[in-house]
Parts: sequence; C-alpha cells; structure tokens
Amino acid sequence: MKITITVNEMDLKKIQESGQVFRWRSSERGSLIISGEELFRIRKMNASVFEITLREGAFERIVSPYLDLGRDYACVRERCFREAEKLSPAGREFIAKALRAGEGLRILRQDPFEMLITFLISQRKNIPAISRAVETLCFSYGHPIRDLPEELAGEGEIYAFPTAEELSRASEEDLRACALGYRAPYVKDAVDRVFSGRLDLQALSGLPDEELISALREVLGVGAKVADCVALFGFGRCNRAPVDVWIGRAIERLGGENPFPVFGPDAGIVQQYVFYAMKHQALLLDA
DNA sequence: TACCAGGGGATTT
DNA sequence: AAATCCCATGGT
Repeated sequence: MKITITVNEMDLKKIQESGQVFRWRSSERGSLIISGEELFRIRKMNASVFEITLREGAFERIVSPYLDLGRDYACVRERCFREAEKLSPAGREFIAKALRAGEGLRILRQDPFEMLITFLISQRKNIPAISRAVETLCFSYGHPIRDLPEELAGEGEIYAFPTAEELSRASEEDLRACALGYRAPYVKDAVDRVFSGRLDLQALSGLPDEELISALREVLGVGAKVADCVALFGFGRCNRAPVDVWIGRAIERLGGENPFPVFGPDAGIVQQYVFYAMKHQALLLDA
C-alpha cells in the first residue's frame, strides 16, 4: 500500500550521507529502507510531503519510530541555537553554522543488534568501506526478505541484516573474509554474547544510560565511541554524543572546547549536525 | 600514561 | 605508485 505523509525537516539525501545508516539504496523510485524484516520505500513529493510504500500496518510499528516522526526537529534546532549561546563566541558560531548546514537531518531509530555489529565494523573504516562490509555480511549470512508485495519487490533480492543465530554460523575466519579484518573477533564476541543470551539487547532498553553503556562495553571491541553510537542510533539515547575522528577535529577547532554537554538531551542530535557539516565542509573551515 | 598493531578500501599526494 | 586516512580499541 501507499500512504502520503507530511514531515518537516527530513532530507533523505542528507540522512543517507550522515554516517548513521549504511544500507539505504536510492533510485528514482525513492529511498529503499530495510529495517529488520521490514522493507519500505520513501519518496519526496514536494518540500514536506512524502509518499511511503509499505506493508499493511507497518507505519505505526516500523516507519514512524524508524524515521523519528514524533520529534519536531525545527523545534530541536531552535532550542539548540539558544543553548549554543552558553558557549564561547567561536563555539556558538560554529554550532549555528552546523545546525543550518544540516537542516533536514534526523536520528533514525534502528535495530540495536544491527547497530552493535555495524559500529563494531565501522571503527577505522570510511563510510563506503563500512557499507561494503555490512552488505557482504548481509548477503553471506542474512536471508532474503520474503513475501514482499508486488510494489516493493522487483529490486532484486533484498537481504535482511543477519540475526545473531545466523551470524553464529560464521567462524572468525569467515568473518575476516567479509573484509572485517581485526574486527572479526569483536563481531564474534558480540554474536556469541547475544546468541547465548548473556547479552539481552531487548532488556537493555529499560536501563539508565550509564548502565546501558557499561553493559554494551562488556563486548570486546566496544569502547566509548561505539557504545555511544549504539546507544544513540539503536536505543534512541539522544543525549549521547559519540566522538569520532571528525567530531574530534571539530573540538580541536574550538580550542579543545567540547560543545556537546551544553545541549543535554539533544547532544547526540547536535553531534549529528556537526558530523555532517564537518564531512561536507559546509562553511565551517573558515570558522 | 603513551604508544602501537591491526584490514583494507577510499582518498590524497 | 605511494602515502595517508577512515564514525577506535585492546594490549603492552
């Protein structure tokens, strides 16, 4: 079925390039989005109107939370412009530019297991390399999504992200063959923990931030940055602001001032704008 | 605390 | 062609 929705501040291209999602495919038919066993397509009709092709009943259960439709990003950005006044003049200027450059970004609510594995793989890789490795994993160990309605089929076989059970069939060597390199034992450890039940991701969703982070960090290869990414993108903890190479540079540019704590519950969202702006140079280089 | 190894594809020189 | 870089981390 197809539905039409109105959403402010949703730039599909920016989101696709924002480094939080690695499996979107865009074509003239729109962006094809895979979330667990579900698949939907979204296409921009005009400024704030989008057509979504989806399975019956998938909107409330899948699409709306995935696209974070309950959040008013214009309102969030407005609030962050104000909060940025607490920073140094350079910091305020910098954040204001990032908030403008990244208009249309959203924080997607993705599957926690997929986020854990994906961000373990992401370390020390660039975004195209992450996409390739993740896609290889899906093709090698995932399964084709079945029973697609006609209107969502016809894009070739679409593989779901592999479950912990499916990935448990891969040896460390098998994982290395998917271009995971030294991250293979990390992924193996994560899969072992989840498949055996020693790590229950579902159960973590109710924990306070610090407990969630420390539970994630028990996994080999999960440090502060990966844990923050999983918390932000997999558990919707928008107060977590992962610090990677690009964010590190942004902080360096501000003379070591870390601007994110100022934004409290929105810190992770601001981080996403800054990440995008840094990657797309976007007026920040002369700041 | 301060290095440093450890994939490999993408990007820069 | 070669060097450097990339949404980091664990081990020493």
